[in-house]
Amino acid sequence: MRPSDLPQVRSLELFESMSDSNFELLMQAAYLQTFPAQLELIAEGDPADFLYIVIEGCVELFARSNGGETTMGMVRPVGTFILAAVLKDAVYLMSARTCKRSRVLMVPSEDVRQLFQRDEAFARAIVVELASCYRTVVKEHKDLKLRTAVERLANRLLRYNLDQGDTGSLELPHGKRTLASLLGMTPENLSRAFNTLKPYGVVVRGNKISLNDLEALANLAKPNPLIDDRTT
Amino acid sequence: MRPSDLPQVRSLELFESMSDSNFELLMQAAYLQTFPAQLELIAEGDPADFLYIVIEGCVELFARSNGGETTMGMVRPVGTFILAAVLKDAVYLMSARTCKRSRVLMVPSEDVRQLFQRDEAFARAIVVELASCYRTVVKEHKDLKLRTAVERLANRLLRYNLDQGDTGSLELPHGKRTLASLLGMTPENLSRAFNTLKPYGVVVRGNKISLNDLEALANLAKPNPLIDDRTT
DNA sequence: CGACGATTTGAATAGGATCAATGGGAGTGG
DNA sequence: CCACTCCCATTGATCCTATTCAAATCGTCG
Repeated sequence: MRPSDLPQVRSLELFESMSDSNFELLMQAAYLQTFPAQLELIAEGDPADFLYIVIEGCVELFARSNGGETTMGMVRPVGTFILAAVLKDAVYLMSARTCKRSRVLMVPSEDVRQLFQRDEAFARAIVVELASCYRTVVKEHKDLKLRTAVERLANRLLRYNLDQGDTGSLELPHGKRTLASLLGMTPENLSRAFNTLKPYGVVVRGNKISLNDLEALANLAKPNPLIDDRTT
Repeated sequence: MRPSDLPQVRSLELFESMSDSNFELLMQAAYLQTFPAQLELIAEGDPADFLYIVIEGCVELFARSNGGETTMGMVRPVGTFILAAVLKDAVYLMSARTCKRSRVLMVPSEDVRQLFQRDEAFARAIVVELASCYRTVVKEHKDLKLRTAVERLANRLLRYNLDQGDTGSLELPHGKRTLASLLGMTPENLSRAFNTLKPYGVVVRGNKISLNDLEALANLAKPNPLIDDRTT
């Protein structure tokens, strides 16, 4: 465990209010590992042995059923995943793989649960974190059920644009293949959706996107804070 | 607040481990009301003023965007809804309406949050409840992204069958209109999906369904515990 | 330069949605 | 008790969206 990573982890809302001694206890039990790209860290159905924290790189959460596979979310530094499974001492509902070479902190779930029992502040922080996770999935579910593929893409572009400083030009944070799966469509359909958005000022060059008519795009997308806001 | 309802509420996992005095405090601040059918209790976007607990009847959670509307879930006695919004002191992400005449307990969210700060056992119970809610939505999201409409219906029927004693005959717990919306399809499409399932032994008479070839149906549905199980 | 993977494009198909019309109870009022 | 009405569900026809399969193109990396 490299000491220089601790402040980052410590500053996570999840660990912020925890006592120093308890935090150190947790970190001493944890493993920091570096994984190559495209390595499957966990598979859905496995018992939740660890809580994962992405320190560096990027991790894709995905799910399989029958032949299919779909991306459920992306975790970037510094973020945790599969907290709920750890707390319930249940099996993972999602699989996870690295998108690129990544450093990941693995905290044995037994330790997380013990500390959850002993550290009141930690328990409360977990509530806040879980509530946020829950609301995020609800928003994604609404997005999928209430919008067409083109609308989902348009809103996603608007969101990336805001995340990246509202300059009207943005960079896709993941490959188009992944983006398509995240938005619940095929890569071919994503490509066509981009074409559909061309009249609305959306220009694509690789993973760089220019939004040249934000008004028109927003008019089509009809962004809804109760779906698109990641803050509330 | 009718005293005869208290044991039910008390026995909710959420309140079970709470001290008697704190539970009474919470209940004294609460309102028990009876609402007629089809009454909108809350609208998404409203500040979360109350935590709701369904004592009797049935409540539909739904969401709107643009012209559309979709059912997000059904809450039956005794169950709570919109806990996450209350804890985060945020706006509701979902609207709620009664399906039929219902008795609903409304706990001021300020009281819930205060008790959450003061009562450690309550805070822990909330974690478990939230983790369950989270996993439920994740499963629904997987269901929607990884399965066709017919598969979703088939699996839903198998689930209802198990819920109702695995007798091979079941009753739809909600109207077909609602079921369709819950499954993410139109009523017309649901009707056609039932027809598609006829060769698999699915016989529909009103809201009574017979599953006469469970093996064939399961073979088509390919149920997956990581999607369909409500217990884990 | 060549090879590979990712993206795009095209054509055909399938899955769902929409619109319109019909059928079928449940409840109401005569 | 029956006729009427209304709402829900079903059916049919059509349209639109999205998937699939196939092929071409682009870009990157060795």
